[in-house]
Amino acid sequence: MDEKTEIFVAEKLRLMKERCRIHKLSLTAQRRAILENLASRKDHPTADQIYGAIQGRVNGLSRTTVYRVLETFVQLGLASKICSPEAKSRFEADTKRHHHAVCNHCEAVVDIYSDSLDNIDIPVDGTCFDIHDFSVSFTGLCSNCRDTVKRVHISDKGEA
Amino acid sequence: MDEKTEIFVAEKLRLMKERCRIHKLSLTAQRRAILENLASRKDHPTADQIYGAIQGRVNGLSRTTVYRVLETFVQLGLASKICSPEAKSRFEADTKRHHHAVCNHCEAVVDIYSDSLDNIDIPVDGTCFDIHDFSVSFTGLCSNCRDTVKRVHISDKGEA
DNA sequence: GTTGACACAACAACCTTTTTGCAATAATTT
DNA sequence: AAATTATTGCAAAAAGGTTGTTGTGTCAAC
Repeated sequence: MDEKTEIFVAEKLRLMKERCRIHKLSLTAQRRAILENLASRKDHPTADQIYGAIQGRVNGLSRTTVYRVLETFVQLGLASKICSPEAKSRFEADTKRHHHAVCNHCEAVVDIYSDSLDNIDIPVDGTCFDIHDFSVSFTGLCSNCRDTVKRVHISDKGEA
Repeated sequence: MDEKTEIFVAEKLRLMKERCRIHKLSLTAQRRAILENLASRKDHPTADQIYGAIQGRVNGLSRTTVYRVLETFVQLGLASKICSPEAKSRFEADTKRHHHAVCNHCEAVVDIYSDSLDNIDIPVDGTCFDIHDFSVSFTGLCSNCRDTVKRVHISDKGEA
């Protein structure tokens, strides 16, 4: 783990303690371990992946707890669920506005940071949505898959 | 069903026949029924919701078939899976570029059409992604939920 | 039309992901 | 340190999605 990540994790843990105090939530070893794991990785893990990574290290940690704690973190604003077309939830500790590229073939997710994307115009149309945030999802092929995969169909953008 | 929708469904069916012919796929009653249902609704249904809607009308239609046919439609460019933070796949028949607003509370999804969003700058950064398409996901509260739900946390954008 | 090759759907069974109720346990408050 | 309260772990099951086999439907050549 590089220094930058260590600082990020430490700051996250500090924030967690603060949020837990405010909301009268206990500071448990499980919450600490789950947040620490999520914050220190650069991928966008599912609940199960986090469970797999730390189940040995925390005394008898259960899958149920991981699911529950991650949901709590999202409520507390300590983590986000990312938008993807997959049939499972992926999480990340970076709650600052940013964007993603998702590989259509291997489902890899890469973070994209861009000032111009952060400042797109939020439409004020007739949907009456109270918009809190947004994120741009790019889809395509990652560098690993782009060469090996032959595209199945030609893009239809512009048609009916 | 209004006239606009009827035209859209008819055009989709025509396109399906064309694509099926090209790819040597059979024109089955099930595929027709599933496409017809998907194209005629304005929500963003899951495979199970489509199954529930048409299982009585098509002779002994199975859930499995709905899952498989929807996947085929995505391959053929006749439908899209939408990006959402939910742990299930949602589909839509509109494959033209557009965007979505997702309610954090009830998970409702609303389409957003906007020229300026369609033409944002695609970042050409170091991720080496071969980008095919993109979509902006707005998150917040829909008009139904905005009044009834008290927000649990204050947005953290701009913090660590 | 009939026929035949091939693709497709139904069914059941199974896997994966996520949720729930409840007793036991750990964290905070006093 | 005891009381109070929140939280976890376990088992069970609900959602959501996938796979193999066998019989049926589709489509194109005659």
